[in-house]
Amino acid sequence: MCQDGAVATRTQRSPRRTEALSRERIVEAAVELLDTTGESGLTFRVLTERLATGPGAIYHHVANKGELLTVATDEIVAAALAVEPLASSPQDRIRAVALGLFDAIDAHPWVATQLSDSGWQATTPRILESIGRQVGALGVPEDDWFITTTVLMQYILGAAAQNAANARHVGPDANRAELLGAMAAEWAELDPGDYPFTRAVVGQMRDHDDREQFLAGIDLVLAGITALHLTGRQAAVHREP
Amino acid sequence: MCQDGAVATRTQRSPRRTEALSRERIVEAAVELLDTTGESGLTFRVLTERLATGPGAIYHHVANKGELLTVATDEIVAAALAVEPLASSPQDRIRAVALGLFDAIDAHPWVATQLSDSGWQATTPRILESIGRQVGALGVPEDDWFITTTVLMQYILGAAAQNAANARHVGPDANRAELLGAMAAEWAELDPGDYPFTRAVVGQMRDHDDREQFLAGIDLVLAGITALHLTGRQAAVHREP
DNA sequence: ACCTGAACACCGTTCAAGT
DNA sequence: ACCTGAACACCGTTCAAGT
Repeated sequence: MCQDGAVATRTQRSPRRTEALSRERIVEAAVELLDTTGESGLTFRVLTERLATGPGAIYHHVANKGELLTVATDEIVAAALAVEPLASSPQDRIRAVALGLFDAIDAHPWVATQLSDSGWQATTPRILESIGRQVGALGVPEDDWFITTTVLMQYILGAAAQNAANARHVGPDANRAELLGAMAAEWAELDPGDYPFTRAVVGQMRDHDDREQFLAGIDLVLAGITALHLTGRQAAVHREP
Repeated sequence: MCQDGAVATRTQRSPRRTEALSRERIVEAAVELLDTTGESGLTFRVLTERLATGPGAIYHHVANKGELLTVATDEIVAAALAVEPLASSPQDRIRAVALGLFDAIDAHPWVATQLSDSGWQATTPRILESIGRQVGALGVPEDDWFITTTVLMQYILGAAAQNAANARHVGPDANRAELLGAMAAEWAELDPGDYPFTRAVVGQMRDHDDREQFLAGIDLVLAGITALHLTGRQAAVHREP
């Protein structure tokens, strides 16, 4: 979908050897299956065959399919966040962390569904921590840490999920331009009376670049943080009484 | 739902029998099932029983389970967006639309998963259109319409999805304070060396109000829009070279 | 302790047959 | 055209039995 998803892949693949079954090997096989065949491709039957065992053996190391998915997701996210951003400004470090997550989810679209379904559980603290530190470094007052970081995280996951869904709908092989073209064609056929705005932005949607768009969104949120939490007063946006 | 209106014309012993099977009745039953028993509760077996037919009859009106979910989701979203916001400022109308979606997704948590998985397809244009009109009214230049509206939509769906996931994890009956308390307790047990930020915001997370938090996020994005797209210059946020 | 593999309950979907 | 319901292929999970 996006560019080269150069996310650290495991190199060593042990051939036929009857390496002892372990939690790690199971999760590794699950991730590989998810990446290559999608969410519906992860099956205890296939997993069993891949690992040359029976289902009972897998259940001896993992509680159930849900835990397997949770652990697999956590592993991907942890790897994506493990890269310490070197940029000098907190803003740029936030951009780096955000992009790292975006690319990881783009490379492993099934992670998006899993993260969306987990709420505040599981891997959420990892993400919160990584972004939150930069929010602190930004100079946001401590009382605003939680809202600020949460908004960033929710935008990142929302945008990444949407992007991943697009990628999932066409499969890893398909052409990006074709996909956008097909969608643009659909939008162009919407009733002009009901969808004037959508039709007006068809061109922008057809031509947009996912990563660029995502970064523009991050910049927008950062600008909002600056306006609302880094100046002395509650500027810019005001509500009706 | 309950057809209590027509009485004397026909003596019906069996509860709801008779009424002709239709796409509408099927979708209606599916929504009810999803709302009361969750995503895993929607089954062709149960649906079949509820509607007093065989599976074949349902497949005569609906292509498959996926279509059923898509249509059900579209119905909920359409209903949520049907309420025309009366607020006088575009900002307040955006808040109204956003809150309408948030509440709808909160009431029907399964909608979140469905929307996250749909990408730019299906009901996306509805949401884009509704928010986009207000973005236009805001005075955002046409070239920025797509990014601006997209960011708003992605934040809304991301936040609503996270909220829905939390709700889903405890069930409709459970106590909200208990849930947050339990999560706060979990966070408080994280390694202080690895999670200093997360531990620092435990209190804020325990005490936060979901809707208030969501609206604060909308305000933050609106402030970003104001800063980046409603002033003459590219202010506030600047990148490193 | 770790693994095997048949078996169980359940799922979405199909289809020949009825009206 | 619309519906019936048995049947099919497949799923996650269990468990008595083996080593």
